[in-house]
Amino acid sequence: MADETSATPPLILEDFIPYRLNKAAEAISQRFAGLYRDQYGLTRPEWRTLATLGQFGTLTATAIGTHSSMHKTKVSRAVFALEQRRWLRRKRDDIDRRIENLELTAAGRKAYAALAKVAHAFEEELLSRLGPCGETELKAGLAALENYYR
Amino acid sequence: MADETSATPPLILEDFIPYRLNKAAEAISQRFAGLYRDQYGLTRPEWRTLATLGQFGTLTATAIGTHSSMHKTKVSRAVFALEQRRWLRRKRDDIDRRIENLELTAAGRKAYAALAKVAHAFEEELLSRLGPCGETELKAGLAALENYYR
DNA sequence: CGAATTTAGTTGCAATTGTGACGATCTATT
DNA sequence: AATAGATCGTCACAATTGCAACTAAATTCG
Repeated sequence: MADETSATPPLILEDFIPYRLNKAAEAISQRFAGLYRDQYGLTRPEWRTLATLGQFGTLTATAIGTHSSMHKTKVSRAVFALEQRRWLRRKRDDIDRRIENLELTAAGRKAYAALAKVAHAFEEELLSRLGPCGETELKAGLAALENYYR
Repeated sequence: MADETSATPPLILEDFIPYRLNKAAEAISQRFAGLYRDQYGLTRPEWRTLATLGQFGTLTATAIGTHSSMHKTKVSRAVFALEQRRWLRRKRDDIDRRIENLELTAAGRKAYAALAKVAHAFEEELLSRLGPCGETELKAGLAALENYYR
């Protein structure tokens, strides 16, 4: 072997799975974020908090963080912002008074319903563009990944 | 219809493609980032810059940003950091003197080679855990996505 | 040519995010 | 019951990021 350095396998970023995954996720997220940002002025942590609460009804801040993998200060700030909008209410737990039980107000539920619709439409559009085959593959691939890192 | 609000389809985050994609990408990225962070103290923008330069040889800062979708200030700072380490050199272009041609030093190429090896190993491990079927599905799914947003 | 526009890269500043410490409360152990 | 340790949420502060203005240089066009 004449030249050692040229023998090292180069890394082709376009083929590297973590890179591709990141870029795809980022691209899709940006598009979707545009919708809730433009229509409702929501940040990403706020949207996630809203969506998590909308799905589960009543949760603590910690539970929201655990479920949506957000740092607790992020959740704390998102909760504050949503509270300012009167989209959620806090209620101190009577039994464990460290805990706040968070739930959406009527206005919050209304916004959530509208955004859930937007989200579903977005996903449907995405999947339809992938075609039935792409959809199956993507879902299977994601499932395989989830199985890996969980 | 008795109750209008309950008729809105709830959004199940665990099934929502953008959410799943994001979580998967984040999880994989974190793992991989641990490797170059712990072993080399590299940040993510630094790693991306190193990898892009390692792959393409000589590039301008703008080209790195375009290729790796990083904001130009991010690239600027990453280039500065890598320069401090003596992992890359700048050369003013003789024809267009606004431009800096960036290239890795010997030390930079050495680090790149080592990290490329780590990256390949990481990817191989990941794919082997997915199994041949998961690998095919994931790659097909990613390809479908890339085809969508490009 | 020479003024206006565009491009490359940096820097200051503002917004966002993460870290660590904190007060309050609960639980476990003795 | 009392002390020690864990947990919940917040806040001050530090690091990271993004935006906008800037310098320097090239290009366009009258």
